[in-house]
Amino acid sequence: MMNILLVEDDKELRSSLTEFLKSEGYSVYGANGQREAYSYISEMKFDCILLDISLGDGNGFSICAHVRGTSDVPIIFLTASGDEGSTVAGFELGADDYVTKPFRPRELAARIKNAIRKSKSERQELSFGNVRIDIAKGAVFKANEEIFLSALEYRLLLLFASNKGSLFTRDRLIDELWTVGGEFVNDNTLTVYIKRLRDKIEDDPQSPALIKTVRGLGYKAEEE
Amino acid sequence: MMNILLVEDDKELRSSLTEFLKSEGYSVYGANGQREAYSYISEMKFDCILLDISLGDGNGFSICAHVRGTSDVPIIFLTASGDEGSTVAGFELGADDYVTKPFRPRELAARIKNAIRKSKSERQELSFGNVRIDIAKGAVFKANEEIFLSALEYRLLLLFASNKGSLFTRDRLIDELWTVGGEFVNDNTLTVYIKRLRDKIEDDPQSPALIKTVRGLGYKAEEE
DNA sequence: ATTTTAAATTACAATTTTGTCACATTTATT
DNA sequence: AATAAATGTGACAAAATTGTAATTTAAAAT
Repeated sequence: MMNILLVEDDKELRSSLTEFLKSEGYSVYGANGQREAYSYISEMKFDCILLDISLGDGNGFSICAHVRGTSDVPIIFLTASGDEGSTVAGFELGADDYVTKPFRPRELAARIKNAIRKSKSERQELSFGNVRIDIAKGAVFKANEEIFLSALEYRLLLLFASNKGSLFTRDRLIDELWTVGGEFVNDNTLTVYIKRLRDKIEDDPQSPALIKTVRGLGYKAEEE
Repeated sequence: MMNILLVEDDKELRSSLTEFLKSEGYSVYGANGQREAYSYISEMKFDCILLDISLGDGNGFSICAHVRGTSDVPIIFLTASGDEGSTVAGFELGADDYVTKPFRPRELAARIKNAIRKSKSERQELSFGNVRIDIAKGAVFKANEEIFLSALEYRLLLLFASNKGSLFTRDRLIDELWTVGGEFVNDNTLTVYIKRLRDKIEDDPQSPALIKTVRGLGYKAEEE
């Protein structure tokens, strides 16, 4: 059950929106201003916050800034029609989206759904063939079995997996992985690490499908 | 210089939007339909793509799905006013945002700016005191000097740094780091790893400021 | 076909990581 | 103050990582 905080001082709008969002399956908590909003925020966690910009006490911007100090919860501004400048300002403060009054409830619902989906999906994962990298945990899985990479193998893999399709020269790779204070490693070291990584992630390390050799130039992460 | 691809079959709207976006400082490439869009997409990289949903040939959805196969470039849909259902469908396909015609150019500009900002800022970094974690590279810096953590130390650090303020029980931590197939490690192993991590990341490991002990319960990552 | 060059492979020593133990220190309780 | 419980520390062996060298294989150029 998703919790939504609706901060809106127009009582009429607040109750009609609450009704509508409840019918969409959300738990909706209505606050008529900054004071009430803060007391809700300190009490519980929300999955999305809807902020009217102009409120009786305080304003949406300061609430937004306050919330952003401690949380990444999606924030959607409800702006009055004429108020174009504030949209930019809202984004600067870390808002995720905004809708302009008067808006169609269905549109608001779509934006809420999208904002929540995005915030939840920020569970950082990269995929690379049948290899999956959970970068938020630093763990790597091949065909859903965890495989254990050394620190350098992991960094090499991240480099390829987050730049699928690009060619990396050997120099570039050595730079990224080894060059710390202008010290150099044996040129073959990279070759050996490529092999070690291939042995762990490729289905058939003899004929690599993920990390391709581009003779004379370097290596390339294959696009799926 | 940011490149924007505008896919819109209404010639009038296409050219006026192009003018406006150029005045906002973007390089704008106009495509009148799917065919032209694909030829642009195969040729160059864009920072943002604006898609009209209904086109002469093909439609915005299929372009969106096609692009999402290979890229995370922000996509904004331009939808006709009556067409509410498609907004939800668009988000499902991985769109980042949409605007409803007729829209104000300033609003579109704000949304473009926001979408690009977000996509660029997905340069994953976490900070934790004066420790900075570049999770896209798997590298850790303390006071801007790179420090080298072992695989387990890195995972332990990620766990704390991405859950600042939460308390982790010892059991929970052991679960997250060691439990693979129901095998257990010595209870003290965690304690030792906490020490090893503290030795590397804390300014004064004897009185830790980042990873606090909560006696009897576990450990807690301090909020800044 | 031969030569040259780039890359892959194997093997090895030095170093680091890893898990555990024994013991020390700190904190809470009696 | 004495005791018990929880956490911290230093040291150790086994295992893994790391960088290099020597050798083999594969691709390109002559």
